[in-house]
Amino acid sequence: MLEMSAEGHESQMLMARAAWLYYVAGFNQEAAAKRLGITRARINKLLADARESGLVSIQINQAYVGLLPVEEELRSRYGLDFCVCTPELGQTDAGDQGEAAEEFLRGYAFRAVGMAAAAHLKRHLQANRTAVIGTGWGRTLEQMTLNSTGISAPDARFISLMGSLTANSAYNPFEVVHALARATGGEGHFLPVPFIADSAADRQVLLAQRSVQQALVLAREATVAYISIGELTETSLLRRQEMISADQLVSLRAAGAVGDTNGLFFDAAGSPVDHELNSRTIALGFDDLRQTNVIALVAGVAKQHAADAFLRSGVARGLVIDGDTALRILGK
Amino acid sequence: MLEMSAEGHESQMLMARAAWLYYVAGFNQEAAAKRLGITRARINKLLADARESGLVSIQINQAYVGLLPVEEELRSRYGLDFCVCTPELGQTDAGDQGEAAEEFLRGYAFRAVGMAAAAHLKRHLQANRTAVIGTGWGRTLEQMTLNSTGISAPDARFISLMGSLTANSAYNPFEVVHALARATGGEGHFLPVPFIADSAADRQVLLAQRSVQQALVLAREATVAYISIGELTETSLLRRQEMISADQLVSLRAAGAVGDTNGLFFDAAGSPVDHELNSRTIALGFDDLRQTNVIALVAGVAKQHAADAFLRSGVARGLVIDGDTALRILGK
DNA sequence: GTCGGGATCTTACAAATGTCAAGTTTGATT
DNA sequence: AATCAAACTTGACATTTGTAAGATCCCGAC
Repeated sequence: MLEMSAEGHESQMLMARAAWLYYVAGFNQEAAAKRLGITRARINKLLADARESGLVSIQINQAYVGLLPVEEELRSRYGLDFCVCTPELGQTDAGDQGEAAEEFLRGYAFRAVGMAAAAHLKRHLQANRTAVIGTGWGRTLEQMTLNSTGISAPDARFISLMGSLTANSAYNPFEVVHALARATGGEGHFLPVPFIADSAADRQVLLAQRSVQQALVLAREATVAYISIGELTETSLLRRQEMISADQLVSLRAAGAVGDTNGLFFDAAGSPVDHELNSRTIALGFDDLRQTNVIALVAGVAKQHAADAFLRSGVARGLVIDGDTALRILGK
Repeated sequence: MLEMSAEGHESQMLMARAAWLYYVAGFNQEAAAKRLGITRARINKLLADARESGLVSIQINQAYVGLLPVEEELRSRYGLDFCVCTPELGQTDAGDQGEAAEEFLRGYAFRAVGMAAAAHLKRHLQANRTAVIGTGWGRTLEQMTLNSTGISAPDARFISLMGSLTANSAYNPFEVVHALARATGGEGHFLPVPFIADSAADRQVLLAQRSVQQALVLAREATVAYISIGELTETSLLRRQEMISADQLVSLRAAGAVGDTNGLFFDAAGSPVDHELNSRTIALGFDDLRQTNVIALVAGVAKQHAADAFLRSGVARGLVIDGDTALRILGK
C-alpha cells in the first residue's frame, strides 16, 4: 500500500546499476542491457523510472536562467523579500492551442518551480544546519522533494503545516515531509490528523490532542515554510482529490473565495473567507503564518488569480513562480 | 589562451538556456532549437558541451553501487582507513580486444573515480566547513572537479600540493584548484613554481621564495589530500605532456621506479627512488604526506603496478579506485 | 579590401531511444 | 492444481539524437 518507494530494494538496486552504466560508464542502453542480462526495453524503463523517482537527478549549475526584471517587479509590487521566477515558455508551438499544450505547460511549471524551490531549500539548509522547515502539500512540493536529493542536513527538522490527505499520493503532506527527511537525513514530523475535519467541533477535538499540539509548537518555530497556492476550479487538485465537493466549490466561490493555501480559502484581497470549511481545516492559520518566513510556490497559469490574491494578503515573504504565470500576473 | 572557461558568458548563457529547456522543461532538441532560434545541430553540441564542462551534472543518489568485498580486501591488505571501489566493467564486449576497448575503459575509469572522489570531497566539506583540501593533478582530478559543482563551501581552502605544468591543460594543478574553488565558492591557493625545476639548485631557489613557503605551510595543514597515482610508461601522462623525456623514463625504470605521485617517483616497495629527477620535483614530499590524510586516486588498469607499489608505502590512508584495476591488483 | 580560419547553417544519414502489442514467465491466490 | 495479474521479453516501429560534409557567414589579421 505504501507504493513504489517501499516496493523493494531489488529494483532500486537495478535502477542504480542501470543508471550507473548508462550515465557514468557511458554505455548505451543496449550494452547496459546485455551487461545486466535484461532487455533494452527494460533498461529504458528503469532509466525513466530512475529519473522520475529522483534517483538520478540532473542539475544545472548556473547562476541565472530566470527573469530578473519580472522578479524585481513582483518583488516590489507585493513587498516581498525575494522572488524567483523560472524561465517562461510562452506558447510551445504555433499549432496546438488546446489541452495538450496546457497539460504540458502545467507539468513543466511544477517541475521548474519545484526545482527552484529545492535550490532555495538547499541554500537555507546550508546556512542553517538546525533549520525547521514547514511544508504544505501538492504537486509542486512533490517536485521539490524529488529535487532535494543529495542535500545533507542531518540536524534539520521537517514539519507538515497541515493535516493529511486520506489517499496516499506522492503529494500528500505526509509523503512530502517523509521524502524530504529521507533525502536530507533530517527528522520528519507530521500533524497526525486529517486535512479537513468532519465538523468544527471535531476539529477542536483533534486539535486538542497532545501530539497535535506538540507538532503545532514545532510548526510555529519553522525557520522557513514552503506552501503552495491552489486555485479554486473544477480541475484543481482539491477537487480532483475529492477533498471538497462540487457543491462546496460553488458555495466557496459564492463566499468570495478565489483560492486556497493548505486548505485555507481566501478572497481576492487575500483574506480568509467566512465559510464553514475554513472552520474545519486543520492547518497553521494566516496569523501564525505571518509570524513565519513563508515562501509561496506558484506553478501553473491556472493559479494566476489565486496567487495574486494570496500575495496581497502580505503573508508571503518570498515567492517562487513559473515565468508564464508571472508574466500574466503582471499583465504582460 | 585561457581556453573554454574564459571564452565568454555568451555561450555559457546559451548552454544554460539550452540545458534548461531540454532537461527541465522537457523540450526535445528540435523544439529547443526553434525556441532559441538556432539549429538543432547546435543545440546538440551545446548540450554535449554543457555535460562535458560540468555545467549540467548528473548525480545518482544511491548508497551503494560499488564492490563491497573487494573494498574490504584492499582495505585490510594495505591497512587503509577506507576504500571505495567503482563498479567493474570487465571486457566491454566479446569482439573488441584492442585499442578502442582500452581507450574506452580508460575514460570510464577517470570519470568513475573522479565522481567517487567528488562524493568523498563533498562529505568531507559538509563535515568540516573550514577544511583545507590538498590536490594533485591529472585527468582523474580533472574529473573530480567536474563533479564537484553544486557543493557549497565558502570557508574551505584548496591548495595545490605541487608546482604547475607549463602547458595550460584542464588537469594542470592550477586548473584543478581553480575549478574546485570556483565550484564550491572556496579559496584557491597555488605553488607558483614549475612542477619540475631545471636543477636541484634551482629547486632550492624556488622553494626558498616566500610565497612558496607560505603555500607549503598551508599545504601541510591540509585536512585531506587527493592525489593520483601515475604509471611509468611511454603512454603515461607524464610522457605525453613531455614532462619527462624518453631517456629519463628509461633511467627512472633502471633506478627501479614503477610509478609516481605528484612527480615523485617510487619503486615497487613504494619508496622514493634515488634519481636526480626526484631532487628536482617541487611537491609535498612523502614525509609530509605521511602527516596528512592522503586519499589515493587510481584510475585505469595501466596503473595497476604503480598503485600496488604506492599503497605499500603506507602513505595513503584512503583509496578510490576503479573496479577493474582493483580486481587485477587482487589477482582476480 | 581581401584573405584565412573558425563557427554556424543546411542537409542528409546512421545510430540510439522511446513505445507498443502480443506472447511468456513468475509468483501469489484460491 | 488451476487461475490470475503483474512484470518481463520479443520483435517491430516511430521518433529523437548524434554526426558528418559541404556551403556560408562572420571577424580579425594582413
